[in-house]
Amino acid sequence: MAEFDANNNSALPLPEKAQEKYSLRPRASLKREEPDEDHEDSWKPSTRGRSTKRRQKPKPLSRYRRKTANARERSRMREINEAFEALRRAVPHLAVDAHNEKLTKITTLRLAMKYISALSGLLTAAPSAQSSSSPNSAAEAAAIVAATTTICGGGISGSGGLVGTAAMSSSSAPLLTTTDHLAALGCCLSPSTSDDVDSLLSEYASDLLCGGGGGSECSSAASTVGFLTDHHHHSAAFLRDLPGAAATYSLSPSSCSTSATDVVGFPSPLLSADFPVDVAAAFMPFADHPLPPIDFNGDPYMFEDNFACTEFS
DNA sequence: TAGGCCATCTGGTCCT
DNA sequence: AGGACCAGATGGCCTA
Repeated sequence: MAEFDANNNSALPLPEKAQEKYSLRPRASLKREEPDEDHEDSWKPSTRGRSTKRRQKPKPLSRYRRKTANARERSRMREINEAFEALRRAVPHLAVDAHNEKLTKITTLRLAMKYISALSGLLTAAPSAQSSSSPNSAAEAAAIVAATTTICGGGISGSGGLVGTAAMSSSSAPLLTTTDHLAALGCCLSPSTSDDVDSLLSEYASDLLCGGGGGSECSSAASTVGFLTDHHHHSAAFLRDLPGAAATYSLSPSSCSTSATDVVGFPSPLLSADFPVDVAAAFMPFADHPLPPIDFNGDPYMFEDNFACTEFS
């Protein structure tokens, strides 16, 4: 079994020829050199592909064709990167975290997988619950996407960021449980929670939403709570007041407006403070499962409540 | 300084 | 023949 280093390259000592071939060299020398005898000898058919029999060595590309091939490759990679950029925007996430980093490609792909998985899970779990209240799966999925997008900041750009809130405030908006909401939201978060408050909130969410059980939805909810706590101490207030209050006080869609930053506590510029969100409308679909009040025995995080919408209290 | 991430160059293979 | 796709190699940049 061959050994590989961190870059997935063979860690075994290279034969003399290979060392010559793979030795470090300045980028400038990467330009095509005239074929020589060594190159001729070292050429072997690739193991990739179907044919294993020896083929004739392909003729090296001319300088012109090499240049055009490189240009095409750059263009191809640019398209791929644009697609990644689109995917970053499509997948709800904290676009700007504490370190001002953007999602890496691999992180983007993983988040997309989680997000799709969470939404698929909701769609497969939802039919029985929604059969009486009529909304279809697509509407529900759209509402989840919209809510998550709104909350997480995806799709917000300048003046046109109110993705989905209009749909959710309509009378036909599907009802989603708080668990649904948190599960969908949690899929876009990547918590690195380790402190006591995070653990506490995660456990709380797990117990509260899932009765202490396991499951991906449960962990997503716990992740959400943990992440929110990790990044903003208003999260406890958010958890306590928003979904619960929406149910308890039967808010009308137009009863409260504030900035998303005030509500969820996500740091600017993730959600612009100038970006208006109809809070009640956004959370009306999640109002059917009220959360009980949270008691953290005086935990200071719990009561740092700058929640701006007084109609809730 | 090591390791992660990325862009770019390059050659091999497949397809039209 | 030429383009698309792919993977290996390499070096630059950045962060822990």
